[in-house]
Amino acid sequence: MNKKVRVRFAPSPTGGLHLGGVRTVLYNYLFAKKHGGDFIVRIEDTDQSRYVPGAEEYIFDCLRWCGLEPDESVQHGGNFGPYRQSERKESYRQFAEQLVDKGFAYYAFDTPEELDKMRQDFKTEHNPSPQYDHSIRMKMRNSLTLTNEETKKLLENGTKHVIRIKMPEKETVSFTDMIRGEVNFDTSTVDDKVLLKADGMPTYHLAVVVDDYLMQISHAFRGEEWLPSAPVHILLWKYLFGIENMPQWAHFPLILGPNGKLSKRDGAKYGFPVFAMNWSDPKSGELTEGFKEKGFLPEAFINLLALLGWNDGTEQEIFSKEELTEKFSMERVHSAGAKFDYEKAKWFNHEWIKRLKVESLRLKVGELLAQNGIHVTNEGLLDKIIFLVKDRCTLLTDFVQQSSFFFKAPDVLDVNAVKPKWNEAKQLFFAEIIRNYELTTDWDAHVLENNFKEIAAVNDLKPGELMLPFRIMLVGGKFGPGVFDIAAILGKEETIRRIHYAMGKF
RNA sequence: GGCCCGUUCGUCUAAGGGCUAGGACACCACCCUUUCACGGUGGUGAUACGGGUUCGAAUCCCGUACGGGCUACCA
Repeated sequence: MNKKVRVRFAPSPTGGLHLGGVRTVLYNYLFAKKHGGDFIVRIEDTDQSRYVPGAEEYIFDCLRWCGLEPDESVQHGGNFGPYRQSERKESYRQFAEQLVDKGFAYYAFDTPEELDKMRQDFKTEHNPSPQYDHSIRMKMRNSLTLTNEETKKLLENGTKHVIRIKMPEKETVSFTDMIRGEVNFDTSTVDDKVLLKADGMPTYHLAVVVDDYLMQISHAFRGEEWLPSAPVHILLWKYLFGIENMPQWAHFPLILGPNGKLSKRDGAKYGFPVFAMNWSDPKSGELTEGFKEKGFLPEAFINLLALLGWNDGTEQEIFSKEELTEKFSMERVHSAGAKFDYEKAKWFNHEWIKRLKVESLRLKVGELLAQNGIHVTNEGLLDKIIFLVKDRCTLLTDFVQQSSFFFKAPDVLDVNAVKPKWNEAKQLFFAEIIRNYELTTDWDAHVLENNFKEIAAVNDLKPGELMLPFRIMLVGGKFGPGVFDIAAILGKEETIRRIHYAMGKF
């Protein structure tokens, strides 16, 4: 009988949610949903010094925006709580002590200064960063080197101490990664990781294993940066809960920036966002722009992240969340890291804007215009405009430039585009256009275009030379949909008013 | 330094021993378009290197190089 699929995403509330983080959530979510399982979000907040207020709420905001809502979490409830590790503090100590009793771990009383000294003393050219491992541990102050009485006394006196795992000296541990296949480690090269810190909090190593067990996690997926600590976790499973109960693992490749590692910091440096949504650091007050605010659709954001390290083997590139859920498979996730390409990311967004129906864009475009001081009350009009301009919008924010002029006469006209070729004949032509349009009763794009061209022909002028000035008059610059479509939407009065105003400027 | 992971056009990738290594982004050219786009057609461009195994290797094996990650009482 198969265990129910239960996967978890375990962010630490220390800052914004970056690309790699969102992709990890996504793959976890897709895997869970594909197999009819649960998607759990657990907060890894055991390092209180790095806890950033607001980060937790921010993470859930991002998940909500992406449409990746958990089945269980701090915010969503569930039967395996608490979902915040700091609130589970008490349960970890007993497991750590259980390990000490069985001889798989030990108490260590070394002070930070002593650890520093050890790292200095044992540092050599061939070993620049000595580890607290089998070759060193017998030279340190811990329950392996002290007598039982000494240890007992120190503990009774409340001496600051940690619990470290005692890595076997010569053992090969291996597991089968769902993406990479069999991976082997030699325990002699792994150090005696701290499991329980001096403040009583567990480290990630202990917490992840205990919580995955208690929360009945069936599959555990995380970034490749965790691969080196896998042997510690494997041993903990073996010692504590039985290796046969260990979840199936997969380690995702890293998402790289233009120059290697994609760092959370200085997102502005790359010229593109690295966070899902705007993140303002409460300590520094620094604001880092997010994909949402940059003008990305969640549909596109998810789509582009999914394809960064996975594909279904066909040439399809545009997938809805439903399609991804149906087609996703861990076996088709790559093992190599992927460099993030912002140009391609924008292409995904453009494709989604083109594909999405006007109704799906209406709300977002309306909000965006409102933020720019344009409050649209006529929904039918907004729909018409969105339909007309959406093909030329790569980011949602492009809608502002592409549609503002429908509601507000341009503040500045690109007169330089017109002035050099402006002359008396053109002046007279537009004067006649005004008279003609004033008498037009059927205010329709085709009618306006026909009249425009007829008058041009009568005056022996090329329509092409007149359409650019006309565009500048209505729009202000060299952009936007067809001029006559614009005039049709603007209406008679406004169109004539803008021609009139602009003629005085050329 | 040690350990682990990786390596196909500039970028994301397809091809799991067998046709001229396919697609997408970007770039270039042309068509469409009297703006900018959309769209259409075509083009430039890759199996890191060296050895094996094989009739045959991008694909399997070994080595080298290069890249990345880890090497905290951070996750």
